[in-house]
Amino acid sequence: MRVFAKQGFFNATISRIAREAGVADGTIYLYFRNKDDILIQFFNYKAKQVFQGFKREAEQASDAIEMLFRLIRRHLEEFQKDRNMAIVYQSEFHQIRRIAEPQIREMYQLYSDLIARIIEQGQQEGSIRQDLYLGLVKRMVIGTVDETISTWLHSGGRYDLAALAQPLLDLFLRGIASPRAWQPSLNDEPAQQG
Amino acid sequence: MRVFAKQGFFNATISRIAREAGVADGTIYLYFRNKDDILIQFFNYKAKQVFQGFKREAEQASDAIEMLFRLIRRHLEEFQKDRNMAIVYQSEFHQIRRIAEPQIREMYQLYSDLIARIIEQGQQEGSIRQDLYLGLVKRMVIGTVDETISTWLHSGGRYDLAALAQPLLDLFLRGIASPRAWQPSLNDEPAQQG
Amino acid sequence: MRVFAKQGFFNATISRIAREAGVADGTIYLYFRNKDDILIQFFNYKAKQVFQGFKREAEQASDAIEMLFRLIRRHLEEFQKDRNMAIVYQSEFHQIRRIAEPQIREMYQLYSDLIARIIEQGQQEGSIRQDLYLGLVKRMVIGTVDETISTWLHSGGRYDLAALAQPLLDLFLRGIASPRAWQPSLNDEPAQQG
Amino acid sequence: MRVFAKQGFFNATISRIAREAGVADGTIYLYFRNKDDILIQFFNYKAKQVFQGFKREAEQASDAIEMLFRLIRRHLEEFQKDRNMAIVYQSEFHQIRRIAEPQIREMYQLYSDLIARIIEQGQQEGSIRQDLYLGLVKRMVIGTVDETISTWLHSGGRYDLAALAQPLLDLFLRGIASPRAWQPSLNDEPAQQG
DNA sequence: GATGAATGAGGATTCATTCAT
DNA sequence: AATGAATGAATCCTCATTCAT
Repeated sequence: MRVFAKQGFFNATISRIAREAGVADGTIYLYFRNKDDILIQFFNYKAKQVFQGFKREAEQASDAIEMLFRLIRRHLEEFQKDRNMAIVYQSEFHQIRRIAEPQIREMYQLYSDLIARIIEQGQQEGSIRQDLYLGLVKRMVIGTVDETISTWLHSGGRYDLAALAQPLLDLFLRGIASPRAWQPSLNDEPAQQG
Repeated sequence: MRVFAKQGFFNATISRIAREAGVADGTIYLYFRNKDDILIQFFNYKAKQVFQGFKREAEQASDAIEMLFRLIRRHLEEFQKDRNMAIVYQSEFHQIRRIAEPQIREMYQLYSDLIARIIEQGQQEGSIRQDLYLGLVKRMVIGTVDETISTWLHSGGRYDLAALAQPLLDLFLRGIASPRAWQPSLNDEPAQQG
Repeated sequence: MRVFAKQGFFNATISRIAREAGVADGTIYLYFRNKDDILIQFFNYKAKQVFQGFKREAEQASDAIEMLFRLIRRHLEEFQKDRNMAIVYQSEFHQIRRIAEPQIREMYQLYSDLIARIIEQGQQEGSIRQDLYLGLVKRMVIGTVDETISTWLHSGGRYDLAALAQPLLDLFLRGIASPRAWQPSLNDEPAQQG
Repeated sequence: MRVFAKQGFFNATISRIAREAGVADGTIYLYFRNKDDILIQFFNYKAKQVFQGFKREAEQASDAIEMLFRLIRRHLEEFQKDRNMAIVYQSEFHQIRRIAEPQIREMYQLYSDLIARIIEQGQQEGSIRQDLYLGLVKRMVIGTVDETISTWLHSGGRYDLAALAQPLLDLFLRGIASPRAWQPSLNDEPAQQG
């Protein structure tokens, strides 16, 4: 992962990976079928584990809002903890889809379902509003967290990423509009556009 | 772009690109310094143009909320219009950063500044709340729109992407919390962040 | 073929073949799909041509015995003319079967059918005896000629191979037994063995 | 030999051979110097033994014709009995020459000398005609038997190979020509060769 | 004696790039 | 300006062989 993070999947050579691992080139092939398989196994073990950790973390919360908070915080924490994983995950994600499609799909589903369940629970608890397009909420949470991690990585990872969980949650919950001015009038306004 | 979209940057060969363009391999090198330069020029011309279009679109609006709406809608529209660009942009973005870093950075800056100006104007107009971490708002908008495009691409692009602009805007403005239950009690929690 | 003849198919490297051909390694792949394909194309063009020459040669004869003679002589002549082909053909034949099975099978069939037709014609003409197991006759002709070529190759190819056509024909026609002593009595003799 | 027979010498791996033998890869090197040595030892022991068996078999006969018959029959029997040996011997023979040249040469000599002695004895006994090119007779016997085994192997070995000894012997002795028609007129043609 | 993990040299193949036409 | 045949560096991967256990 260190090599993939530094060079990117395609620019990384088996020789380089082997050297970094302190073994001979051929040794790599005792543990991985081929170059692709290094990514596939990474996603099958390490990354899947991380994503299952998200689920366990969320389930410790007592209400939906706290679940969402814990999910976001844990996500940021884990990626902050392992920068190489973060880089590979962020930078190679779409490339990886071509290679490790089933693994990626499974992880994405896991995450996506988790958000869906949290939102639905929040709606039952009355803390989350009913008139939501669930798919868009998922995309907002996933996209925003991803972008937050990306920005952090490109900044060189110098600030505390996990500390952004709280303000992100606030943003998701309250949105950006002024409570007085916009909340009520918005109901009819969008009808004019499009 | 068609070839990059279909095969990915690294798997695309100059031969394939030349064949798709109906010219000889060598001809490519009369217009591009090398393979990387194809991407660089793409971002320098086509993509930059698209992003400048976002700016012009936003500036036609009379208030910040409408500006944000127009930005999002135009973004979705443009990517819906040119799927190849969308795929290259979404799938190769992080890979491309290694190759066309300055071009990407410039475009990103353009977009980022546009959002910043919209938010600040909204705050002056009183439509956007004051207690926002501007950087996070940017990440939310960019990340969510990106993720929305990605999801659309992976679905095969069968539904109307631009139609999501309105519900996305609503989500950004109002957030996901129930107005009664959460708005007040959350006020003191995130007040610490700037 | 020169390289295959000298080193054998498996020990021959593309680099060596390219150097011998006076081109770069990559150039080989402009004309051959892969290493195997070099053999396959050789058999598809050059060798098939040679074998079809056998057929034309045989057809010029007026009777079966002369046909057989011409076939054998032409076979020896062609292999004598192109030692590299001879070596590759003799040494790599069985290896080649694994690679170019259809091509080999076709050529073998061609040759085999030719002998069959000659023998049958000879039987009609009365010059070849009727009580023959046709399959064995084919194997005798093919095997003996092959072995004759092999021996010639291993001797360094110093004597005139084609000159052996006449004595070989004699051997095939008359056998090795003394005419007086054995011809008649053999009919019942073999019954005792086995 | 089982592995060599199935995969060919060059495609066979030490790992595969070791697995088939039920030992570890390294163990192979306690008994064989290297991969080539497996072939060399095979020819030095097993194959040499088989060929010496031919000699003993032939020596049990009372006259030259029977000796020849026994040689051929034993040859076919042994190769029928051990298909793996047959395949390795037939398919890898020419490849093997590069590796186990001295061993092959020795065996070939053994066989060749045996035929020579049989023929010479037959000539003294009066059963074999005098005007023969001994070298060609050897090539005929060896080549034909080889080709017969090859054909049998490629047919899948479904018929009784050893049963072909008798018709082969008949073919060698009497040739293919009709006794009346050809025997006399041919007499003067090949008379020039020794 | 047996093991099998580790080695690393070697080779097939790809493909960005060049350049004579 | 356009071509496309030729190039050869670069890289993945295999597998015979070694050697510490």
